[in-house]
Amino acid sequence: MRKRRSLAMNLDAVAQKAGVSTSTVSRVLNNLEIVKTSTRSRVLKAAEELNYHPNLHARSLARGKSRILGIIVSNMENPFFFDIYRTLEADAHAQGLEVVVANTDYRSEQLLASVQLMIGLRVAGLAVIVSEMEQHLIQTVSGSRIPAAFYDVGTPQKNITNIRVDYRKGIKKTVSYLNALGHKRMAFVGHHSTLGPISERRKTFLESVHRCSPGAEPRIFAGPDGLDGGRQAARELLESGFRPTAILCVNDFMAVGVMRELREEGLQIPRDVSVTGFDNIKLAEFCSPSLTTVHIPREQIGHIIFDHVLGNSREEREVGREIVIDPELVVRDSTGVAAKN
Amino acid sequence: MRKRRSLAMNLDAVAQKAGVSTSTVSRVLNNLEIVKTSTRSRVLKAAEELNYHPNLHARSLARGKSRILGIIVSNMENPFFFDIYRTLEADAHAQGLEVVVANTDYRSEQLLASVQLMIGLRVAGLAVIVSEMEQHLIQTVSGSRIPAAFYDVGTPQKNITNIRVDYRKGIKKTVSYLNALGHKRMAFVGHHSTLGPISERRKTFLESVHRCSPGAEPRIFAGPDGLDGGRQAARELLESGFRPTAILCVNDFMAVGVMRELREEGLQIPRDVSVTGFDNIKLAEFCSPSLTTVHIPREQIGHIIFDHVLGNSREEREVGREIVIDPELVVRDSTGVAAKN
DNA sequence: AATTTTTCTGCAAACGCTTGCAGCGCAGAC
DNA sequence: GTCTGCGCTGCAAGCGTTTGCAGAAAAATT
Repeated sequence: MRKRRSLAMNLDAVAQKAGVSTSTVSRVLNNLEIVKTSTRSRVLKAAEELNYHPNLHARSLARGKSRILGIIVSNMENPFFFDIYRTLEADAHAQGLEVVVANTDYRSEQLLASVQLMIGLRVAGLAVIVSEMEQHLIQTVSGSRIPAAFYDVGTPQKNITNIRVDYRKGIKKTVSYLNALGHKRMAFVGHHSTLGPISERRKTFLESVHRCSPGAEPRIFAGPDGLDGGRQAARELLESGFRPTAILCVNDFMAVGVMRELREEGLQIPRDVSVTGFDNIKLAEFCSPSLTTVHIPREQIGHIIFDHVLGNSREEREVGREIVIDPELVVRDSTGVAAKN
Repeated sequence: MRKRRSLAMNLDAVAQKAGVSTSTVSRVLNNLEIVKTSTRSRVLKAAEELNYHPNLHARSLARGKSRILGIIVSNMENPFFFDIYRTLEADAHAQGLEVVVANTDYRSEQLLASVQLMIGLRVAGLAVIVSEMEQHLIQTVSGSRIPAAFYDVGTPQKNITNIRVDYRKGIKKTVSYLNALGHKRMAFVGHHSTLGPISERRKTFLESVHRCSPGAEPRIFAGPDGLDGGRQAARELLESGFRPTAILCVNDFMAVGVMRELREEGLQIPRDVSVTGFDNIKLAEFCSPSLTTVHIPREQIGHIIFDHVLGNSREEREVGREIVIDPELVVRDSTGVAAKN
C-alpha cells in the first residue's frame, strides 16, 4: 500500500506539536500519573489546539477489548424496554462505559445482525432483552465468551445469566382477581412474537382461566406490539362478536391501544369491560382510566443484569445463573365488577 | 510489548484453517468477487466452523472510517425523539450502515460526552436532535469534518445542515385557534431546557397571546420533560391559584401528564379547561380525551436528515444548508369553547 | 564526585484488519 | 518452446493506539 501521509488527526500530530513521543501523549490522555506535570500540560494544550479526539477503534484494537456495554431490545418504543435500557445506561456510565443499543423490531434477521454487531464490536458485556431468541444465537453468544445476560429467553450457560419474571404467577394473580369480581368471559390480547414468554403467557392465561372458572370461555387475539397493535386486536375482538367482560393484555402499551378502541366503540371501562395490562409502565398511571396491571420491577432487572454482566465485585459478576423475579398485581381504575347481562 | 500468541479468533486463524492467506479471507468476507469459488467456499466453511466474527474496530481502523451513523437525542423516552430515531435507523440499515445512539437526558455534560464518542468512533455521519446545544460544541463538530445535521439548534456551517420547524407559526396557529374559541386566560407548560426552541416557544407564546388578545394574562410553568414533569407543572399551576381556560404544552408527552393532573383535580377536559400539545405523537390520538396538537412530520425530518448527511446522490448530500418545516394544527377532543365564569 | 535510586520518556512491537502491488500458474497465441 | 495475458493469491505496509522494556535525566545517597 502506498504510504499516504496521514493528514488525519492522530497521536503523532499531537506528539509532534508538543515535542514528545506518541507514548507520552497516550499516557497523558489516559491519565497515567507517571507523566511530569509540565509535559502533561504541554500535551494537553497541543491536543486542545489541534482539536484532537482519540480514535476509539484504534484504542479498542490496541487494548484488545472495548469499554462498551451492548444492549439489544425488541422494541425501544415500548417503555418497558426503554426503562431497562435507561437503568443499564446509567449503571454503565457510572462505570465509565459507553453503551450501544440495537433495536430488533421483533425481527429475527435484525436480531442476528445485532448480535453480530455486538460481537464484532467486542463489547465488554451484552444484555439481550428480546422475545424472539433462537437457540442457535444463544450458542453464538455463549461461544463468543462475552459475558451476557438474557431476559426471559434461553437457559443459563457458560458466560450467560438468565433473568426471568414469573409470568405465570402474574397472570394467575390477574385472573383470580378478575374471577373474584365475577368475570367469566375473558379475552387475552397479545402480540405476534410467537416464541418465549409471550406464548407462555397465552398458555398460562388459558390454564388459569380454566382453573379459576371452569365454565369460562377464553379467547385470544393479537396485533403487533404497540398502541396501534392493541387497537387493531381490540377491533378484531369486537368484530368477532365475542363480548368479554374482561380483557387481559400482554403488556400495558398494547392495553392503552385496546382501551382506545373500546372507548371508540362506546364501551365504558370498567363499567362495560375491564382491562388489565402487564409491566406497570409509567403510562399506566397516566392513561384514563388508569390501568390495572402487573408490576415488573424494570429498574431492579436492569441493575441485576448490569451487575451480573459487568459488576466489579466477583460475587456480582456471577454469570451463568438463573434469576427469577416475582411480579405484583397493581389495581387501578380500569377494572371493576363484571357487567351482568 | 511481549509477543502474545493470539488465542483470540482472527483472520489468521481462519486463513490457517482454510490454507490461504489473510488477504484472501478478507476478500471473501468482503465479497470481493475476484476469489475463486472453490477457495471462497473453503474459507466460508472455515469461518463458520471457527465461529469467526470480524473485529469491527480493526476493520474501521484499516478502512480509515466506520460505517456508522451517530445519533444524539435529548430524551429517547419522548416518542418525538424516538420517531426520528426510528426513521434514521431504517434509512441507515437500508444502506448497510449501523447506528449508534446516545441519549443526553438534556444534560450538557452528557451531550459533550456523546459528541466526543461519535467523533472518537469516526462516524460516517451525525444527527443531533437535542435542545441543549452549545456554540462551542457546534464548532467541535464542524471541525471534525463529519457531515452532520442539527435539529433546531445552531446555524448552518461547513459540514453542517440545519433542520428546523417553524415553531412560531405552530404556536400562532394554536393561539389563534384558542382565541377564536374565546380563551383569554392561557398558560404555557414547558420543560427546563432553557436554550433553543423551548425558550423560543415561550417567547412566541407570550407574543402570540399579546397579539391575539391584548387583555389576556399568559402564565408560564415548567417541569422536567416527561409525563411526571407535565403533571408536576400542572400541579404548580393549580396551586398558584391561576385558573386558565386553556393550557398550551410544549409537547404532547408533557400534555398527557398535564391532563392527568387536571383530571385528578376534578377538572373536565375540555369543558373546564382546554389542553394542547405539540409534535402529534402517536399517543396524542390514544389518550383520553385525544389531544389537539401541532403536527411535526418526524418521519420527513428523519429522511431529510439522513439524505443530507449520508444520502448517496450528490444533490442529496448537500450539507451546509438550512431547512425549515411548516407545522400543521391538528384539532382533536382536548379543546373546546372557553368556559365562562 | 561517584554511585545508586527514582522519575520520566521514547522505542518498537503488537492489536486485527484492508489493499496496492507483485508474482504465480496456466491457457492460448505465435 | 517462448511469450503474453489473465485470473487468482500472497506479501507486506499501513491504520492509530497501548504498553513492556530499556534508557536518559534528574534526584538522592554515599
